[in-house]
Amino acid sequence: MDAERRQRLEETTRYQPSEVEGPILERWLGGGYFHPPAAGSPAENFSIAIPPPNVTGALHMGHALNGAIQDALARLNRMRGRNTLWALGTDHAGIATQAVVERELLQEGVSRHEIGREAFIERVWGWKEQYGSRIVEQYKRLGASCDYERERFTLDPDYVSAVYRVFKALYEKGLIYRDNYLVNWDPGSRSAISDLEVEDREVEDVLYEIDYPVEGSGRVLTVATVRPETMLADTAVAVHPEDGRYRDLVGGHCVLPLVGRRLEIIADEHVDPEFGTGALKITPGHDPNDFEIGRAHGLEEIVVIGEDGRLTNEAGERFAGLTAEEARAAVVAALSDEGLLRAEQPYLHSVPFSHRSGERIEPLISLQWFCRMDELAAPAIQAVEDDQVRIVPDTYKRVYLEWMRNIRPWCVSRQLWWGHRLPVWYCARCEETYVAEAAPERCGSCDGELRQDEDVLDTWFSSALWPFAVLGWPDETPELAAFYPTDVLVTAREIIFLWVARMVMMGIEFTGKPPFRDVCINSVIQAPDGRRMSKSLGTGIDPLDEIEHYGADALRFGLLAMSSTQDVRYSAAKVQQGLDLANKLWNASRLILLNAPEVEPAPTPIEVEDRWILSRLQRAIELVGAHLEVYDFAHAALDLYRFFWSELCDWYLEIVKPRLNDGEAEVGATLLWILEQTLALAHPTMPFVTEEIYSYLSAPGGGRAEMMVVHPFPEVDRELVDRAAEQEVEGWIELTRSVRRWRALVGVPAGSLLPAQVAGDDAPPHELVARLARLSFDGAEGEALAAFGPVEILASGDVDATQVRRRVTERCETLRSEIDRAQTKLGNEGFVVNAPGEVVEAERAKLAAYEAELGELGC
RNA sequence: GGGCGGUUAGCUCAGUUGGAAGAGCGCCCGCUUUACACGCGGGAGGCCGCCGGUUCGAGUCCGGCACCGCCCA
Repeated sequence: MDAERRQRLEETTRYQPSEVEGPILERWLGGGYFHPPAAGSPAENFSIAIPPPNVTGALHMGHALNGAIQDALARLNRMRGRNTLWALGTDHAGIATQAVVERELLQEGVSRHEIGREAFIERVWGWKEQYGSRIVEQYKRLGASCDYERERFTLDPDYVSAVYRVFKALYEKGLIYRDNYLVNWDPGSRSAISDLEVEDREVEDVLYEIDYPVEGSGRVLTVATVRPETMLADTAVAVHPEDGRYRDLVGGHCVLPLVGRRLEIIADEHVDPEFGTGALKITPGHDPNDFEIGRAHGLEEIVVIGEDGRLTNEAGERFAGLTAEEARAAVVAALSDEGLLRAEQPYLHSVPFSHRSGERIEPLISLQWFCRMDELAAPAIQAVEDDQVRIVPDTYKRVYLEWMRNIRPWCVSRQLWWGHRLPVWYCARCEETYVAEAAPERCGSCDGELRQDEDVLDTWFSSALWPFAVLGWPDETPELAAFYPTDVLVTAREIIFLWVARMVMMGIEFTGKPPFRDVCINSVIQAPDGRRMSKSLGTGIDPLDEIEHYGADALRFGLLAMSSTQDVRYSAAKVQQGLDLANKLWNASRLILLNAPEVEPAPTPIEVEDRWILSRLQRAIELVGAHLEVYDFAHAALDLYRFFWSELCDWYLEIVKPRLNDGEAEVGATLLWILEQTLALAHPTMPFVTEEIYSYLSAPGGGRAEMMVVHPFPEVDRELVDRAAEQEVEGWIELTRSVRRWRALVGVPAGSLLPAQVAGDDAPPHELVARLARLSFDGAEGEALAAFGPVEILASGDVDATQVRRRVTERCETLRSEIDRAQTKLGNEGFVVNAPGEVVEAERAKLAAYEAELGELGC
């Protein structure tokens, strides 16, 4: 270490993350450590494909935890010598990105339709070039060791060809088809959306009862509905087949009020006789359940609400052009005039809303492209059932399987401009449809002009290809050969269906292999008060603010420490704990680096305390490694914290300070080695501070890793495990703590040196105990005030005899109650007979110890 | 309506196969003990949601109930 750096180390008594993190990041990036060669096999390499963040997005706490986890895994495996790729990229996020740019245009007073598709797309690309790298830069701030040189975007030309290849293949297999179908129409984004993008909300509506006159009789059928305006598209009335009230009417007809259409009265088991009047108006064109019933009975599908949310000409002159809401009022008024409105009452029910635009979904029939999923799902179900793909925690395995077994066709077309435009061309002259990876010139049948479908694919369609398309598929790239399938996918549970399931299906379909071995579902981080963290609620906490405040390591440590198999509330205290830990690492390192002689780090035990700490380190290495391997990050973080803070700092460093100050070479070598091992152990969770400290660990000999990022991760050395040393030193610690506790209880100043003696012929305690417990064995003799094993404390000016007596009395009471408890337990024949021998033995040992102590105290 | 998860110290959470209740923060007492006050030493604080069952023994297993949250329909 040169003089300048030594001085910096001496002067910096507080670790300053903000000064350290930037330069270290530069060194990592400059060294190319995150950019592995595309060599080796997937079995020996390690790879993760990042859940691609939305290109319009900004880093939020979910990303931060998700990133901290993936980075811990990537760094762990990189340090274990595996060729490691953490593949990075962003998602074009159709609706979100288009919305951002449309908002910009709106401020300029133009609409996308005014500037046209081509100009609009150009505009979005311009936006992407300018702002699209924001979130990637934010991942860097977190210390994420992604391969930034292989960054991908889901609209890169290569990626687009992968998407087209898949679309065409599925089309040719008959899995992708075009159909008129009832879809979730989102009036906000003016597009169909998939079932998964819909959320149900409770809404207070009005339930209307309407009389439908039955043809050829004086009777009426009263139906109940919350959407009277859709009656204009009714094509039947349904009752339950078992419903005695209506059995005679089934097969007959009623007359649709206001319209005059004849409606067949049908019987269907889906009708709930308990609901309303037991008669249900059937509107296949505008209700999902009615649509199903309509298809089952071959009913006509009439559409009266258009894509603009207004009533169409089909609704009749009176209503055409009205919004659905206006039409409702008009229909209700008209029915009322005709005396057909039987009743209206408030009604609370759940209604679908668009997850994207927040607007109420308008179910309507339209011509869309669909992907049939059942065939693709079968092997994906198998893969998870057989644990070829393991989902952690495994409670989500059932969730995945349940959904997959009931999978429905997926509406993949979206009425947007930004995205993968469907590789579908229609002939303007004949009926021919072409699906191709590249635009065909003219119609092959009639030589007519071709026109490409206007729609784009659901963003999740391209995301489903991510783990292999990110590596260059369908080309047989070296990356694909080296890193596919990936090892683990880390993500949030909310996209198990939207994304994970579809990746498994597509991965198996197109590469023959599931795209990852493990799926690790990470916690959802909630606001501290338990609400959802969201910008609109004002409950969001910006991870970048936290990084400014506490440092990236602290945030990472805190997030990992709070993570769990369930949702957790964000705890700034845990992040502070991370900063405290970073600072403690820094200061312990200062102690060691500034005081140890310049020696080669190596475990060089000469005293029992050396063997103790080396043994404890092995235990920590074992625990941290094992917990990381099973994705238990909270315990891995705590294992490290405990070893470093509660054992290394609290005891070992205090114990060896005199030896360190004496310049002992052996303890210096041991300390330097333990420091290096500890830094390596902490590196996957706290990369910056460990890298910074490592830069001060200058080596006289060569052969050391140039940076911590590629330092070997510690492995357990069985030779260094020493149970006997552990027991001995833990005995000292126990004794020391007893004396300290006693001092505090009887009011003896912590710093005062107390005269003590050893009882009878017992061996004196280790000299270290005297120092740690501040006892003086200088030969004085006298009456013992208290005894801890063989150590007796003598009366002195510092000790208040009354306090001691009080303390002794209290202790005796505790002991008697414990003895009582133990005796009762041992007196229970059931316990002695049934409990394992070692448990009974332990109980007897406790009893004996209590009795002995009570005897010594003599009360 | 169906399913899943939760209920443990003031707060946020751990508690492995059933064998004397844990951590961090907060709180209280005492410390400039020259690595660190982002620190050191000590301490208080828990009918482990409620009821019942199995067991020699239940925070842990089984049944029921209450409340909270999430997913699916």
